[in-house]
Amino acid sequence: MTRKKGAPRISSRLKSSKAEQIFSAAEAVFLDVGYGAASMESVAARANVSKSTIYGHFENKQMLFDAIIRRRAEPIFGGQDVPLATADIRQRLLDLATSYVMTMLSPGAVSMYRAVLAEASQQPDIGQAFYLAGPTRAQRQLNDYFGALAERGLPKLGAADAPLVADLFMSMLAGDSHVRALCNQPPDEVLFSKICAMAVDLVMTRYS
Amino acid sequence: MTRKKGAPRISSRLKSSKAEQIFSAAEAVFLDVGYGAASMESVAARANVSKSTIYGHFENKQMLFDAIIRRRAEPIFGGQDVPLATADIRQRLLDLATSYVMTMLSPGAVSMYRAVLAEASQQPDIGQAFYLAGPTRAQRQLNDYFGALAERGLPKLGAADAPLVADLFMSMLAGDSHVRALCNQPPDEVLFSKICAMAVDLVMTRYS
DNA sequence: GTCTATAAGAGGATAGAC
DNA sequence: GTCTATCCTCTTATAGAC
Repeated sequence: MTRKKGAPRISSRLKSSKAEQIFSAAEAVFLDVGYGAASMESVAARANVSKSTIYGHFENKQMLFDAIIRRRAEPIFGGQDVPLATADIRQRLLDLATSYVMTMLSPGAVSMYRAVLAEASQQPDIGQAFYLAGPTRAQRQLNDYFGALAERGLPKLGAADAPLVADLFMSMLAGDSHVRALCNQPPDEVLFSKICAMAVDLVMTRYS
Repeated sequence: MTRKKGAPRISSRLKSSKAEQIFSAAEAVFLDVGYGAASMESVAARANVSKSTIYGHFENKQMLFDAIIRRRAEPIFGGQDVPLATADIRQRLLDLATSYVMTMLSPGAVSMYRAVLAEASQQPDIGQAFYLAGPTRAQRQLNDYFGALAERGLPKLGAADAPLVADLFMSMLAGDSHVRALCNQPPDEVLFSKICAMAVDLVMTRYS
């Protein structure tokens, strides 16, 4: 990918310190108050930098937001380090489920959802970039696993149905809890484990 | 509830025509571009009214947004007129599922989700008001039905589990399709019916 | 109640010195 | 590359006439 005019000008040897300051400051501000309410002034203040320094690194406000989303979506949604040790399908699914729920309800993920969805109708690209870098990342992981289970592990699960089952499984986990979090409603920690257990139970009962 | 200063001054006999114009204009603007990008100027222009007229009816921009969300959430999410004729549980669940999916993915619902979630961290009240008037409305309906099924219809479904199953059932239906819609990704109409069918199948297999 | 006109200020973006 | 100072537009909100 060639470097476009206005893209971050980062030294090839070491990321500029200022650029790093701007990145993390903008990240905090945008994810905290959202794109609209965030001002370049407040980003500059938080980064201990002048506004024109920001414009030296990023073409404009939209490009800055875009860069932040693309940079942060992957680490937030890709950090699913689930122990693969166990061969017990039920336990494995439960581990995956718990990890996924924790990821989706983490403050960082919730803030990013809010910020991106708000801008999705104005900047169509940002919606797609986020969806591909974020939610689909976890989906692919689970798709692969259910695909494997279709061949060996869950006898009643046809290979053709595997992706759909993976989709429904994940949807059960986030679902209402996710909407509640996005709406700023208090979480119900006890409920999470019940949901995970029941989602696993539904799938296991149907396909094993 | 007593009328607070700045609240809409609506004649007790008939809603003022101007107030109605402002309401529907603001609704269109806010849901189209979101709270931040919407200006009182554009609302006034769309309503064929001056800005000061708006401020005569609503205290400020936030209160106007608040009034619109509360007024619109109910009709958008409460319009679940599902035919109750059939006694066939499977068919009944499929009808409920289809109706729910169509509601959640309708342009009005998607726009409202976007607008509200964007403001949820700034105006905590709006998140709660929306959640109670919108999503929970459909939930209660389904909760009641699953409660009834627990007593008669689905022998393996305990009354204590009914609300949780209702929750998971709905989560499966909206789930990823909803997130995709919010991210402005194109919908997959064929997928919807598959999802509904499989969600019903999962529940029926486990509890009947 | 409604309008025109305007105050008051914030925000994005840039010019020019260093 | 970075800063200070500034431009200009847009926005919320109000004052005062009718």
